[in-house]
Formats: sequence, C-alpha cells, structure tokens
Amino acid sequence: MYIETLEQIRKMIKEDGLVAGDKLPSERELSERLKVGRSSVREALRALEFLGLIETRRGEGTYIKEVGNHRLIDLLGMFILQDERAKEDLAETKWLIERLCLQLACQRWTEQEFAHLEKMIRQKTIDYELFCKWVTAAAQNYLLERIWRVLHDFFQTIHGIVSFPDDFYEQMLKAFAKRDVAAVIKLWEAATQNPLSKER
Amino acid sequence: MYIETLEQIRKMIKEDGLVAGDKLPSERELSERLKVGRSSVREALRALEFLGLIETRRGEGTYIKEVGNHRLIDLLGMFILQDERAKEDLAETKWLIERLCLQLACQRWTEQEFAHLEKMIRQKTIDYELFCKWVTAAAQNYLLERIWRVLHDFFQTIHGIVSFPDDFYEQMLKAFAKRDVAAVIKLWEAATQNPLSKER
DNA sequence: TTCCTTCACTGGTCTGACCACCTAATGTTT
DNA sequence: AAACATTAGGTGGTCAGACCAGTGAAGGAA
Repeated sequence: MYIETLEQIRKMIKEDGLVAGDKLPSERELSERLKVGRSSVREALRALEFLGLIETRRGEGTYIKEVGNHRLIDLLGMFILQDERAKEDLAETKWLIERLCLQLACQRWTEQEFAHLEKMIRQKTIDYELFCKWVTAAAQNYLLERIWRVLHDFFQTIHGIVSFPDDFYEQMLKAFAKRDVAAVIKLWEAATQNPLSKER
Repeated sequence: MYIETLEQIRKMIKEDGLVAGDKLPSERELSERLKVGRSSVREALRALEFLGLIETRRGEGTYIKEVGNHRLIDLLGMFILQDERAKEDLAETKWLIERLCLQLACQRWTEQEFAHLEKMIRQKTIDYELFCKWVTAAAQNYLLERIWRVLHDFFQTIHGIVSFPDDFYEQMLKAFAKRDVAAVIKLWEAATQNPLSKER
C-alpha cells in the first residue's frame, strides 16, 4: 500500500513539476489528496527520506533533496559491517573502483575539469578526498560516482582518513595532461597499498 | 527517536542471539518492551525492511533475513533511473564491474569452483546470468558480488536478457584453466558490445 | 520602525480501533 | 483412529483522532 502511495507521490512531484528545494504538501494534505491514512503517507515519506530524496524539518515541512545517502549508509554500516572479511572486501572494492575511475577519467576529462584540477593542485588545496571526487566526476559516469561515494563514506567511518605525498598530485597532473593511462595507473599503484596483493 | 528504537532493536537482536531465520517479537511486544508507541516501532522495522535485513509476513510475524535488497533496488530505480543518460551509465558500469570480476576470478578460482563451471558448460546448462554469477562468486569479493547483483537486476528490468554463443563458454573455460587473464579479457571484449566505445 | 506576543500550521508520537491473514488448537465427521 | 472442518487468538496493515513541540508569519505594543 505504501508502495502505491510512493508511486502516487512520485507522480505528483512529476506532474506538479517540483524540483530540488521545493516544498511538498503537508502530510495531512497528502493524506487527504491520496485518500490514505496519514500513517501510510508517513511510511512512504520515511522511505523517501531513507533514499535521501527528501528532507523533513519539524515544524516547517518536507522538502525535496537531490543528493546524500548518509542516513542509509550509517544504518547499513551499523548492521552489516561487523565482521573482518566484509571490511577487507570494502577496502578492495573501493580500491578497484578508484582505479577504474582513474582510467576512465584519464580518457575523458574535459578542458574545464582539467583546469579545475590544476588549480586545486597549484593552490595546494587538494587532498585525497577532493582528488577522488574529481576523478570519479571526470570519469563521466554518475552511477560509478555514487557507488564510490557510498564506499568512501563506509570506509571513512571504519578506517579514517588517507593522504598522499605532495608530489603525487604534481606527477599525476603531468600524466593526466598526456592522457597517459599506463603512467596514471603506475603512479596510483605505487602510492596506494594494493589490497590485491594480500592473500585471500 | 526511531533511530534510537532501531539501535535498541539491534541490541536486542544481538543480546538474544537471534540469527537469520529467527522470528522477532511482535510489534506490540516490542512497543511494550521498548516503551515506545507501536507506530515508532513500525517505522524502525520498515527501515530494517528497506535495508533488506528483515522480512515481514502479514499474519505471521517478522523474521530476520540476511540478503536481498530487492525492495530498495526497485524504489531507487523507480526514482533515479528516469533519464536516458542514467541507463547508459548503468550499462557501462555493469560492463566494467563484470570485466573487473573476470580478472579477479581468473586469478582466484578454486579447484571446486572450476569444476562447477566445467560441469555447467559440459552439460550445457550455462547461460549469461549463471556465468556472471559464477564469475562474481569466484572473484571472492562478496561486496562486488552484491553490487553486480544490483546492477544486473536493474539492467534486466530495462533491457531484457543477454546471451552468448555456445563456443564462447568453451573458449572461456580454456582461458580460465590457464589463468590467462589477457585471453579472458580478450574473449570478453569480443563477445560483448563494449559500451566504452560509444562517444559520451 | 522595531520588538514581541500570538496563533495557525507542521512534523513527531501515542493510543485505540478495525481489517485481512495465518496458525494451531479444537471440534466434527467419516 | 484418522481425516477433515471450524474456530479463536495472534500478527502485520491501516486508519482516525489526539496531543506535543517546534516554526514562521501576522498582528499588536513599544
């Protein structure tokens, strides 16, 4: 039932042309318009909140969001990441996805994106997370970007923060400039602890 | 508040030593034990259901699960996979993950797993999905296996079923036997439409 | 104008009530 | 005694109504 409610809310959003930042009708009004109880509306909205698609503010209302899976991530992590093996899988998967995105980004970066990376490196505002964000964005695949984001959030809550030596970024920039995939990968594998080397 | 309830339910599961398949106390009993309203308990349980961690059966009760994100997947897909671009990203990501798993599987398959693959090919019971399932399992990374499963489910609802020529599996088996990663990838790229070839 | 009170509205929670459904104990028939 | 049918209690699903605790804007007081 709340699945159906969910579908109707989706329709309503589409028909009314609501976009990120807009306010949804109140729970009571939705309940009335959709001819279902307020509890059913609430369950549907809670679902959307989980997916990071809406944000509810007590006393104000419900607003459409566009990004952010944090809540979902925290909860999943709380229940799933309990054994050691899962953590190893996480580290390995994250590393593999990052290498994958590096290859794609090396082939696909645009002039604008390259300039942005160069600027960050010149101004020394770059760090591990910013670099990876740039890479996954430059890979031009939004789905991969989301997947990395999730893996990264998980990883950070478990392991904390990673960093690279300063000259790593300089060299990376040169390799990117030439779109030299082999050089990029070589630099990456040298700077990171390849989780694949571990015996399983 | 329901976050807190969630945490308490998690504790309860842990303390009572409940495992997959076990039955949770009823909503009314949880409501009483945790000193919160039944609606709050329901919201917490709904959250767990989303995460694929429990299963509720009307008239029976609530049971602990261990796998399966189906509901979450369906919902996310309903809201996110609306535009053409997202579908392309999906196809590309799925292809990349499969190639990644092929490489890992080629290095990591066990004797037992190899025998299983050989048997399926000899008996001609193999198909695209079974092959990919085998590959992602042989890659020995449960997280990647889950991610592939998700991508595959999405993909299938959009595009339908894929298949390979019969001799593909025979040749793949030979390459796997020699743990020849290059040959495996070559076969794979020849048999599939490389989504990377498309201009973005 | 500026400040403050007030009030309508919102999400958050609780309660009690049905409904549809399942299971298992109970009773009935053969 | 065995097979079947009935019933009663428990469970999740849904709803309506109530109250609480915040928010923000309208309206009044300084």
